[in-house]
Amino acid sequence: MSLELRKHFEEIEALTDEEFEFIRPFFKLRKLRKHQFLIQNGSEVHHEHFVLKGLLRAYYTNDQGKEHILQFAMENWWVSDYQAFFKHTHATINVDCLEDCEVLSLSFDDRELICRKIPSVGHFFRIKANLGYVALQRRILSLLDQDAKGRYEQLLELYPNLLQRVPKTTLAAYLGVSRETLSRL
Amino acid sequence: MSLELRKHFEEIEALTDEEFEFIRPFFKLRKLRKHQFLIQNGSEVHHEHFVLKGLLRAYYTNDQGKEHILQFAMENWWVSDYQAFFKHTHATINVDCLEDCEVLSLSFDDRELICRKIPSVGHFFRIKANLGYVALQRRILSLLDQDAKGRYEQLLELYPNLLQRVPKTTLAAYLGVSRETLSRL
DNA sequence: CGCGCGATTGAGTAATTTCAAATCTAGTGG
DNA sequence: CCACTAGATTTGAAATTACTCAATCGCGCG
Repeated sequence: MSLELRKHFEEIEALTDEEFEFIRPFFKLRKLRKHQFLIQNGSEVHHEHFVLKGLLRAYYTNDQGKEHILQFAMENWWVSDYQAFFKHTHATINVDCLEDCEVLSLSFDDRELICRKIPSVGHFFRIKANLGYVALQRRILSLLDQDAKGRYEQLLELYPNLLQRVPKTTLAAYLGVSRETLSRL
Repeated sequence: MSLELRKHFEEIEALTDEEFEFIRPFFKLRKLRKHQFLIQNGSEVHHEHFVLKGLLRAYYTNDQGKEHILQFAMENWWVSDYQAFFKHTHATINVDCLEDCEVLSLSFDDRELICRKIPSVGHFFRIKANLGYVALQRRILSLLDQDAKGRYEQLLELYPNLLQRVPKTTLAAYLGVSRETLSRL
């Protein structure tokens, strides 16, 4: 069960057995059922979560009740309300399960602890954040440069399996188009 | 001249004099004139740049010649083609000066070196990347949730001084609206 | 004065949204 | 096996938003 986590870390930076044994206990397994909330708007956010199994969405709901998906999170992805997590504020988004899920939850304090204690882990999270940053830049460019069709095609190219796992309505909420427009391709 | 840099680091994490003296020489001062390129599409990107003075833009130009601004960079901001910088690929965007500029340039290898050598610096860049990530998430939400007017107002609220420093045409290229639409407020 | 750049304005067009209705599909219980 | 239902998808038509193209205006500066 920890194998996936270790493999994930070591895609960036190798860890010794001792290092991994040290950090492993800070991750707490949580199992959630489809439709269950991992983070709810207004709550305090002390954890981020590594997805072992399943699929989640992090989404913002505006005044008119319209939902915008900030990110999906499938196996080997991380998810949280990162604004609230890093800035110690209350959640402004929801995170819930689109499928039954298993996640490994890591608290902010434990994260800082292991980053400072084990340089390789600090390195991992630094690189990970850098890669996340460029991924978001790509999405911004997609939103600025592409129309609905272009964005849809880019999404399918990037995550072909998403289409099999979520209804198109949900993809529309990620792309920033109405479900009707998406339906007309 | 290095005072700004040190102050910038220490907004996140304190450094000893020895630590700062160690990292300082890795930053090379570069002065650029308005309209000059810091990074050009197609080139290799070995550096990121800390802005001491001036204002730059990082922008993508699509097939039809339309420009989309990925980020502005004013005093105390960092700028590069981060996709190319982190992934060691060729630049896909341009970075040029909207005003005469002074930047401190740091190479990727030196960055990694000082991050590994001085944990506080690694910590700084990790936190910085995290904050950058949530800033981009906010921009994505803005693009998904707000119309042209809403995005313009949010931008003015966030960076009131930008309006004094760049023509509205340039703001339009950041917001993803035509200059005519922006002109109609 | 006249040039050049940026801002504005108008009119027509294209893309997308909204609202509404119809259709399809998978899962459930009889 | 079939009927029923909830969710998802599609389709239509009108309304809205923003874009494009074009012309005009305003201002600072050589």
